[in-house]
Amino acid sequence: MSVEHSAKREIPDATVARLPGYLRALGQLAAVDVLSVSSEELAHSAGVSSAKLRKDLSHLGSYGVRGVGYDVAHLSYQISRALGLTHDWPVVIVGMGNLGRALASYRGFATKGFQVVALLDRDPAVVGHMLDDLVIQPMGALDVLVTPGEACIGVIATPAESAQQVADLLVTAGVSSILNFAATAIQVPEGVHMRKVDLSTELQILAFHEQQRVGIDPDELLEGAGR
Amino acid sequence: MSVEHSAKREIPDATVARLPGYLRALGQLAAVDVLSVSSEELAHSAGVSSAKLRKDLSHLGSYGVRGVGYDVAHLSYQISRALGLTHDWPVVIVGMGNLGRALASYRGFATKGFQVVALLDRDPAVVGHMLDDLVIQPMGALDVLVTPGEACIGVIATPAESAQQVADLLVTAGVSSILNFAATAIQVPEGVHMRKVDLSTELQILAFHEQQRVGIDPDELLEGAGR
DNA sequence: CAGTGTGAATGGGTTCACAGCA
DNA sequence: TGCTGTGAACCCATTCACACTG
Repeated sequence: MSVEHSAKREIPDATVARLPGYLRALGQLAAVDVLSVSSEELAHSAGVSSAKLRKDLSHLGSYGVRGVGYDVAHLSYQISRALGLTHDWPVVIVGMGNLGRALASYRGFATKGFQVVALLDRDPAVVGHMLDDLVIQPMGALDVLVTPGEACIGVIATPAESAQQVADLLVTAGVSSILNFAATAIQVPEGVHMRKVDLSTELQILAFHEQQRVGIDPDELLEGAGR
Repeated sequence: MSVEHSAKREIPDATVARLPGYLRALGQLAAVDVLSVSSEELAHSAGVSSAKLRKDLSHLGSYGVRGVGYDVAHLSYQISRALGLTHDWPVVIVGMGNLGRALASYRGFATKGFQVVALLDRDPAVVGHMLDDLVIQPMGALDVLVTPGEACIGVIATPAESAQQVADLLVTAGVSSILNFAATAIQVPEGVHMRKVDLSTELQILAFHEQQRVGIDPDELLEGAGR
């Protein structure tokens, strides 16, 4: 078998995290009928340096042409394949509050390799309602929806208080990848992959840099003296 | 002035990105009346290793007590101060689609050092409507809302197509920190701080790891042979 | 003596600069 | 000639292990 010589294994995490950005930039180029692109141009569209882009792509294989650049369609395909987007992934969203409903109606799931297969909520008052041609189901439906062997991505969009409990339910049902939008850290067992997206965290990081910008702000001097 | 001996300057980016998580964990401890906490316990709550936590905190100063741990209230305050959360930051949200409305109604802004001061949309059909006791304003209102000297955080929740244009308007008005929820990379001038949050990207990263888990999936063998 | 704070060691990621190829 | 692919150098972050201290 000649599979092992492929550069497919061992793609660094930092590279994986940037591949979606490259894929999107390529899609935008394809939409305006660009057929070929240089590392310089693509890097600019994706907001990274060209050296970084080339190093990243080198982890997937040699898909460029020296002196020319990359074929947009071919590179798109290779990145999709590396990310595992050649087939769709089922997604279940838990928590039908403001955020959960916004995520459920989000266009761009289907186009990008994901399909929302179920919406769940523990509140009996919203269970049974329709949202974008899906019926909101009770938490108990999880065991029917998820088959332990098959891959499935769970999205947590509940308040912080119930996030851990929901995560436990997802894991028990057999979900092995979780995207957590709740404003709290959750613990998952070894082997379950978890990522976190949080508005407050992002704002706080921006606040830090904004504060650095101003140099020393007024109320800091008081504290400095008190120490 | 005795300010310069403080370890306040030069906090590594990776540390800054974790401070909000520590702050939140401390808040949860305080809520159940815990007064003191060890690095081991706090690290567990925040989902990191204790060595990492201690190293991170050491960049802020020496706020622990050897043989005991950290005072929950005091450490919370010190982290808040390091992040610049001792006063509120104004936030303007642009784009009142599903996501924009969800963000606007998000509880937890005020509690965390941020206050939504304006909601904007370019669609005349929604301008003038109320959302959570704020009137949706047209894009032109930006210049009145933002004062170039004063710090302000802009949140972009528009479709990808208008994201760059909105970013340009924000920058022109004087916003120097931007949080981009739109599904595209945007270019901002040197000196403007930009962060990006994207659902598709996160799902694609999860898909990659999910795919790795399965070992070799069926349709990959076809490609492997063709190469 | 329990648990913090930190030098030292290790590992990953980024940048540089250029060899190699269409 | 122009641009990719990549070794080498550099830089930042994490981990380790223990000196230090309340």
